[in-house]
Amino acid sequence: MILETQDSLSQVPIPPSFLRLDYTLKCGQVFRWENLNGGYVGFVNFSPVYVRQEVNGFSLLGNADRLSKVTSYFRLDDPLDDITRAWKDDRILSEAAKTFRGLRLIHQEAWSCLVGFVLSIMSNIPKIETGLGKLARHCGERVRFLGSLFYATPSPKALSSLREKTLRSFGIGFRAPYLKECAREVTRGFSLEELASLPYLEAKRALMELPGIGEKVADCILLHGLGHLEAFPVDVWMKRVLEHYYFKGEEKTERYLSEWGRNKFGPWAGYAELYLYTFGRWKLDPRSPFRGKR
DNA sequence: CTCCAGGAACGAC
DNA sequence: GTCGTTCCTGGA
Repeated sequence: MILETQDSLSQVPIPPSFLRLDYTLKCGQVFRWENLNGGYVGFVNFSPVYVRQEVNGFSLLGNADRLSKVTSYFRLDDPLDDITRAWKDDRILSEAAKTFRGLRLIHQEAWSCLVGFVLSIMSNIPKIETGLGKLARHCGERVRFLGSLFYATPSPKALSSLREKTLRSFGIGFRAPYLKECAREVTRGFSLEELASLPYLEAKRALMELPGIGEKVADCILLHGLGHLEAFPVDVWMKRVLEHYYFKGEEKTERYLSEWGRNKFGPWAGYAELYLYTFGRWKLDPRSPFRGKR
């Protein structure tokens, strides 16, 4: 295995609790990292990268300029300690921060993020991963890395030129026309990247013009793909978690809870959402990705 | 076999 | 604005 030739395997010395790859890559914010040789292979800004947790940090293998891009991808410059320390008076968030120490928000590239979350509509992580994998193998850019072939997320142009019938053959069902139309809009000049510099609400309104993108999916793209860290996505599980821990089981609408989260947790609300979602599901949902793994 | 999931769109009120 | 329905598919 190429990994045994350690010559290009960078060691990134960071505190053990600074970044936990398993929590970060498997909690449902990204869907395309594959397990390999004790680590994970995925794409960071269109380049294949291998990362592996080590006792003191993580090791890294990939193209030139990889460290700065990986640092940005895992948001290692965000003051996670300060962010979690601000939750000290919140019993639930304090426990969440302690339980999942090292969990971080990821800053994906916007288009891949959109594709993933459009496919997430009324779906689940394994199914999203399967659909994305089939899609990528069919029309994503093929890259040889570590002696194997890997496929990037298909470009907007590649997706927009597929027939709906072909798209549906990847098992994505009613999401196929959504994806195709989003791809077409982007190839026609709809700029996702420009939304990063707009105010949160304006960027959200613009995203929701696209077919298949409602409030929840928009918030996910804003948070995970466009750097709007005040976004507070509320899906069915987040709704259950918040109602259970903060509202004595009383029913609230998704819109109410999303705004409640933004107001309560401020500019870093997205981190609060990430921790509450991951921790709350681990507590309440038998199908949490981390059931039995802690 | 039946049932239901990590939503959005659309029409009816 | 809010409610009820429908939408593919895979796994329980």
